[in-house]
Amino acid sequence: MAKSAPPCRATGLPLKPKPPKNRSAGTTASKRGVTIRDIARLAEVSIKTVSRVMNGEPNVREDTRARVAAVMRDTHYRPNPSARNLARVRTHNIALLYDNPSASYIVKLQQGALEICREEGFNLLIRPCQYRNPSLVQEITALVLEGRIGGLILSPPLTDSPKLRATLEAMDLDFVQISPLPSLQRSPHVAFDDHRAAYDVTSYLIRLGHERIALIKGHPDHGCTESRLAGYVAALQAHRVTVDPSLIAQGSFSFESGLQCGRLLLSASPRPSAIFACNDDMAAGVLHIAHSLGIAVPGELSVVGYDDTPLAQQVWPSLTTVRQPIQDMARAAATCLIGKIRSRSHDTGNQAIADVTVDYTLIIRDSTGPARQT
Amino acid sequence: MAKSAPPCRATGLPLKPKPPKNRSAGTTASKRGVTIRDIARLAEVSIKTVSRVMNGEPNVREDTRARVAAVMRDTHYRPNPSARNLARVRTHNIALLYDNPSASYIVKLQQGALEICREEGFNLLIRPCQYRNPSLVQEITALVLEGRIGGLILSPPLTDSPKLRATLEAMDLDFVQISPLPSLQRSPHVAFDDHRAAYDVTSYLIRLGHERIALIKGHPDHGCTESRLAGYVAALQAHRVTVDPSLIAQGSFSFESGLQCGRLLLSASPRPSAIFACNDDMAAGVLHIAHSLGIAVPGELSVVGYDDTPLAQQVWPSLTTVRQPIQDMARAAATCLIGKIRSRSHDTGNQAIADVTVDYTLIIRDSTGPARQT
DNA sequence: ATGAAAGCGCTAACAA
DNA sequence: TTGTTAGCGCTTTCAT
Repeated sequence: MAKSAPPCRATGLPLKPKPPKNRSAGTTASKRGVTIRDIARLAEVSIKTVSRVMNGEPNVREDTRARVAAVMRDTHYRPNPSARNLARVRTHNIALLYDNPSASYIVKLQQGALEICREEGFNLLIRPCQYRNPSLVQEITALVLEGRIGGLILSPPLTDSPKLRATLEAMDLDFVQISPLPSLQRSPHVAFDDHRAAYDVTSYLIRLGHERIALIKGHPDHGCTESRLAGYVAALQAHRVTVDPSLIAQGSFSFESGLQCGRLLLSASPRPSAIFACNDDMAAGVLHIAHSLGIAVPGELSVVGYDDTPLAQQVWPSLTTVRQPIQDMARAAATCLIGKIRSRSHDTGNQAIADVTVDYTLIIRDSTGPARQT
Repeated sequence: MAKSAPPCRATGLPLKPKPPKNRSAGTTASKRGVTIRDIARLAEVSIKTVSRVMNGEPNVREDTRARVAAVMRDTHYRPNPSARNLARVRTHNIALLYDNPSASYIVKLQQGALEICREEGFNLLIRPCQYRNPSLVQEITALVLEGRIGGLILSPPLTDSPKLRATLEAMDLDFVQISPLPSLQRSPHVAFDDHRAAYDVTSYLIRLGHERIALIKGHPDHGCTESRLAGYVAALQAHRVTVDPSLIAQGSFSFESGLQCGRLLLSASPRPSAIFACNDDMAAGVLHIAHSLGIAVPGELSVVGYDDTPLAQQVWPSLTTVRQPIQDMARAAATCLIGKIRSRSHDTGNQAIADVTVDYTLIIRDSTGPARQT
């Protein structure tokens, strides 16, 4: 409870040359926690040396380092993040930006990033956004200027906004993108080869004997929509199957849009024997419609989704789908971003900061089967 | 670029009495953003007055306040959160703790809390936990001691750990709980009346003519599991329907457990004509099994879920279910918590800090229908 | 109603 | 290799 003596002020001169700073009295701190000064005192070094040990900086004798580390461990010392952020040029906060309707996608993204942040001592700010929001760029700018953010992880479709990317680059802010296999860009990215995945899905359906294979495209804001379409078309052409535009529907990644596109496609005559929906929600919509129309899956209609969300297993029949290792991608993105930030602070400026491309898996379940012979 | 002259040290006395602080040179700050000092200079007041305005403290003349506010607006001033947290006794960080398998639940929780935090200028830390983890309490303690957290939002089932609650109370830390209608507890909570909801669901099924109504319970760690069971039993008794223990299965909120319990219940003879699963995932499992057994829903079997996740609409047929306003609950919890924290700092200590109980909605969809006459 | 000065706990730029 | 000293931008305490 005892507070320090009232500070003196007066004519402008300090009255008492040194009002003895009486914090961290005696034992280890009581309420507010252990501070760097406590560690310094206990380890009999200066606070700067403690700081060096904390940050893994060079120029500390091994035994000194060990001693300090031991004290830190014993006292359960935890550096105060606010103090570090305040003192540092670049904070150790990174933000994860997303605009995605899929809760499971978001949560996986968060988990991956969170794991790395925890390991590396960074804070993660989550930030739902709206791609279409005209003030998006401004909001992000504000966020950064607020001094809270040392780097950004961009997830689709935000990665597809050239304006946003340009702004971030202009601000000299580190960021990494989680994106479809990219055209050449300056910031690092974790990429996923949507083209190849869509190609493989389509080829798989062709191998099952399907020829009338419909596609429900994703939301036009998303770059992956183009890639998947291209993969689909490429596969058809490679196998000399005619590309029929009436078999291509424009979805928006929502269950509702799957319902609508499904209804549309299944009312055609002859109707498609397989439908490849660009995510699981839309595929579930197709399944829903097929049930209500009494169309047997996979007997009369094969359905494929994309993402391998929990939903894919939960609908009936379970969906054949493409699994993206979203959590790994987020992990890679976070690692990469933190590496970039660190390398700015000369830290241990070694981190390999390279682009990453991850692999997918085609998960085959009950919703696909051989084409019925005509 | 110009940095201040090298600091002097020496015999212990400052050589230069006052090396002129040359920050915020001339115009508004360039890179690191506008600081409180810029505002003070521009508004021709002291930084303390600016601080008063920022924090809505009293004792500022209206015109002064207006002038300062105007400058803040014009300069797009954003106070640095790290600096505030460092200087403050209690930080403006709050953490949202959860251990929940449902992504959509998590995301709704986050959104609600995030909205309020943004409005109120708080930061939200998200924190996935594991209820069963023996070091849970220790982890949370560390989080708090790290000096990062001014308060906590606890969501189920973490609310059901007396040890955790006790620890938090002992630490004198503000927290609010999102929980089933609670036994009397000391910390405030946002409650949901699971008992009544389960009662109403069961009554609804009875009204449809069902008599053999099975229940798939939730995870035993969750307090709501008990409440829902009690509501179910109460409704049966109120309507003079026999409570048959063989119709009560122990699930765990997972789709898998729904599958298993569903298989079990549907293999009984005579089998139940309705199954009330304590969440949508398990209900989806029941649907899945029913399909594969060729049991028509709702013709031969009615199914009810709980939570109204997106899944409830996406399966076929769509699930009758109970909607909890999770996002509102999170909003209420955050508001309440922030009120508590504020009231400590004498701020504008008025906030009504009351418990809240929210209402649910029974959403009737295609998965339920009248009992088939025997 | 307003302001001056002392920190909050840490990093950064030097000096030794 | 280690230590000293200024701040980072804000809140707080006390004086006016």
